[in-house]
Amino acid sequence: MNTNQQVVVLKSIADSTRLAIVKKLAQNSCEITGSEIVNSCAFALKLSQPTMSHHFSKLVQANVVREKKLGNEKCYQLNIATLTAAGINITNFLEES
Amino acid sequence: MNTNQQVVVLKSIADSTRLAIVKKLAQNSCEITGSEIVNSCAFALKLSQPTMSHHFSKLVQANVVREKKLGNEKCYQLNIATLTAAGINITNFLEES
DNA sequence: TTGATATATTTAAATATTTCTATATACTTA
DNA sequence: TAAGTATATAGAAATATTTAAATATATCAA
Repeated sequence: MNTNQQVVVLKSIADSTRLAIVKKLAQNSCEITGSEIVNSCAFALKLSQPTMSHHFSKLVQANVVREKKLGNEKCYQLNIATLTAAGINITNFLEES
Repeated sequence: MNTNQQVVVLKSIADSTRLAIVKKLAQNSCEITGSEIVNSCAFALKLSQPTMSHHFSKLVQANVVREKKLGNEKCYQLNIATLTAAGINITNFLEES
C-alpha cells in the first residue's frame, strides 16, 4: 500500500464518529447488521441518519468497511486486511469501549 | 489511550506531508536533525518553510514526534510509544519509501 | 555587534470536512 | 398497491485544515 492509499485509510478512521464505528465493528466479531449499528451509533453519538450514512460511506470508500445488502438493511463488516496493510492494529481497538 | 487521544494521533499522521515526515523519521533510526529533514521534506514536497513548521508542530502536539533544540537547529525523534498506543505499527512504515 | 541560518508566528485565502434539513430511493409487509 | 422501514443524495451552513507571504525570534559565526 502506497503513502496516498495509506492516507485515505488513516483519514477514514481519524474522526471520532468513524473510529467509534470501527471499534463497534471490531467488538462485534467485525460484522454487524445495519439497523443495529446505525441506530446504536446514531443514538450514542447524537447524530442524524444522513450524517451516519455519510460516515459509513467514507469507511466503505476507504475499503475499511465492506457492506452488503441484506433485504431492507445493510450488513457492515470490517476489512481487517486494509487496516493491517495501512499499519493499523485492530487488537488495540478491542481493549476499551 | 482513549478514543479522543487516538483520534488526535491518527489525525496527526492522516496527511500526506506528515505521513512522509513520519516515514522519513522511521527510516532514519527515528531520529534526525532539523535542517536535514526540514529541507529534504520541504524540497521533496515543494512546500514552504512555515508550512513545514506547522506540520512538525502538529506532530509534536500529538506527541508523535519529540523535538529538542540542538543549538541553531532542532532534532526530531519519533515517539514510537505514542504510535503503538494508538494502534499504529511503525514497521509498516519502513517497507517502501 | 553584525550578518547569516534555522525555525516560529501572524494573517489571510483557498479548500475540505462535518453536519443538518428536506427529499429521494429501495425494499418489506399488510 | 399502499404504508412503513432503512438508507442515500442534494444543498447549504458552520467549522476545520492546509498553505503561503510577511515578519519575528533565536542562535551561530565572523
